[in-house]
Amino acid sequence: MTTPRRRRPTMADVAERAGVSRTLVSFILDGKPGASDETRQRVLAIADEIGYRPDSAARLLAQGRSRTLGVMSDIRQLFEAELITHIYPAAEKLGYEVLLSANLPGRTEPTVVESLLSHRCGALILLGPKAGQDFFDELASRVPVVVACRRLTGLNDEVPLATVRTDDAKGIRQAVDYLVDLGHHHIHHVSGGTDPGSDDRQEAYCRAMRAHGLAGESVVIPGAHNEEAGAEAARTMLAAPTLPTAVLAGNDRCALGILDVFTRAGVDVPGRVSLMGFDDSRLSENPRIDLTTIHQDAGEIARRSVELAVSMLVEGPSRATDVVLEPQLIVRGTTAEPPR
Amino acid sequence: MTTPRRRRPTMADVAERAGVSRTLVSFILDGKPGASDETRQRVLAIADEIGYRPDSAARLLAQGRSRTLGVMSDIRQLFEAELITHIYPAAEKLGYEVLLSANLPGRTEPTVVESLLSHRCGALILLGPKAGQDFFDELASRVPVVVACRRLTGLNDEVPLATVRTDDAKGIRQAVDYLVDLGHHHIHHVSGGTDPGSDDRQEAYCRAMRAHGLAGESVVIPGAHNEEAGAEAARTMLAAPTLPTAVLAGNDRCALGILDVFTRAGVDVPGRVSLMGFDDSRLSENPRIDLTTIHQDAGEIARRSVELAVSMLVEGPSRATDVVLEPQLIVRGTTAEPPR
DNA sequence: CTGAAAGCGCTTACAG
DNA sequence: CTGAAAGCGCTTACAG
Repeated sequence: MTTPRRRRPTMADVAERAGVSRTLVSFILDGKPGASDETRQRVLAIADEIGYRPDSAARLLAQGRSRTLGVMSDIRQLFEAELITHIYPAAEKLGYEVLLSANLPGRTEPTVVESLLSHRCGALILLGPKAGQDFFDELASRVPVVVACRRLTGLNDEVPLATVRTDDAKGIRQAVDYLVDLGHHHIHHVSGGTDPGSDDRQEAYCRAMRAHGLAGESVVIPGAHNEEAGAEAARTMLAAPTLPTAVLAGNDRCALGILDVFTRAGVDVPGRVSLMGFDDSRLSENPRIDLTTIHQDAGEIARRSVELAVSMLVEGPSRATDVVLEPQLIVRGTTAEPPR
Repeated sequence: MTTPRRRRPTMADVAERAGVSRTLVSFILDGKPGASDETRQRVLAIADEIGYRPDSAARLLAQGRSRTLGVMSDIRQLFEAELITHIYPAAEKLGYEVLLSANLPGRTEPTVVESLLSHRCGALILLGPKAGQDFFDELASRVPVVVACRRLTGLNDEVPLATVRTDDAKGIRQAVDYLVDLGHHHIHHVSGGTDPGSDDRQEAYCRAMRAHGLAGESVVIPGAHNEEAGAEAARTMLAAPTLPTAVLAGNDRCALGILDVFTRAGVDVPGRVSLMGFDDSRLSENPRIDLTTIHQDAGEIARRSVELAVSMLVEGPSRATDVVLEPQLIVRGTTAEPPR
């Protein structure tokens, strides 16, 4: 159907023009030894001249497994976009390509994964996946998998499945400790529902409250890691007889939604209610937002994920690894002592 | 090097188990006619049973040009992430796959494009590219190209190059008209530098100021479409003897940076200075930000881009098309009458 | 230092 | 309704 375009040059074209075999061209382009310097120069010049570009599809097919890392991400999450910016250079440094595919409403995780796999990605990095444990086990039996920003329980030495994440529990513990230090007792938590890290954060919240003798004050409001869910949770809180003095949101975006509704409703933050997020995404530091939050190290998460993916790809399974990174409390303007 | 993993099933495996030829399996999997219903059922069942998945790399190689759309995006731009969420369903509807690759600092547009092309994308959609005109001409001679969110001058019928964009000039004109109506004369523009749409926006700003007899008041401060550039521009303005009464930023992110610095410096927005953005990205409507801005229709831009890409891919060149969408003024809380 | 040949997994005329 | 065969562009032992 396509109008025949100027056919793109192949290795065979280069070989013919240079009067050498395709094999040799392949070697030269690959930087392998086995050609005289003179031949090398000539072949390179010709390749350049006729505009030769390697064909990844053919290369992948011929090589079997590939030097390509497949990355699944919900690109609307600022924090994941940030991770990706760090994944590219880390992969390139190790000589790997990156293929991106987005999981979005209407594009489920299995769909994304199959797409990546069908393009022969040699290993997968999944950013904040929501699938069930079984999904990862099954997947890792087919290809090495690194799960970022989520804790998994089924890690073992049989299967190339690893995780890289921030210590969510510790981060939440820091947050609660900080709020309690300020004098807060009525601290509510808006959970992230099925979103990455939510379980740990919620559990850590309950445990921390208990540790402070505030078990009776624990209130978890179901939510998700986006603005709409935060807004909804804020409405729920506003409808209740009394407001808490502090709210610990599932993540920054959720906190933004809460801030939205509270602000519109005339609830002073932090005068009346203190608010905290989680992630420390780009917007948190804008002084109009100025959100107190827990910082995650995107660069480190990205680098470790890439390194693990490559190492499993090269060395095969038996690597059960759970990389846990330190969170960091970032105090900004949405938190203060409780009123009066 | 890779530890031999359970080899993934191929078409040949399916054919063998089913006792038919690979050709027939290919036909059946493709939904083409040419197999009895009974055979079809059996083959499908076997494929499913042994977990057969098509190999895109092999398919692409065999088919020549592909049913894959390559999308280049700076995923850190919220607005582009939004575009992508609409590109997937639009492509799927037409039976096309999408491959994503990110242009980022350290990963230039030519790099991204070559990567996409080497994976045999049949057409390219470039979101807000910054490259020079020549780059697109040369590229379009190799593959159909749709440029989104940027105006190009060199469109002709010879080469499959098309653009889809919002009428930037009109949007800026709306913004200036609105500010002038409010009573503003001292309106500064923070330009987007080399970022997409910047030239048109800047020129439209100058023209609109002139149309209102305010040519003498025109001030353009160089910037870019991100928070840092906005912050820098705000500092420049603060250092000048007098502040304008209104600022028209190159886009929303730039406006956020300006808001940041102004707020920290105690400049009341909109009491002392009115501020406008461009894009209407997700954060603009947060009441802490509450940014008056110009709305772009992400869904429509995405759909039109996909349709154009596919139509050029199928029908070949000769389609010089420039789709121009309507902008929309969104009045929120960062604009008001000038002080006193 | 160099080349002939097989193969990666699929598609697609062509021929029954 | 079904199959044998060539080919997509590359890599990679193997053999000089």
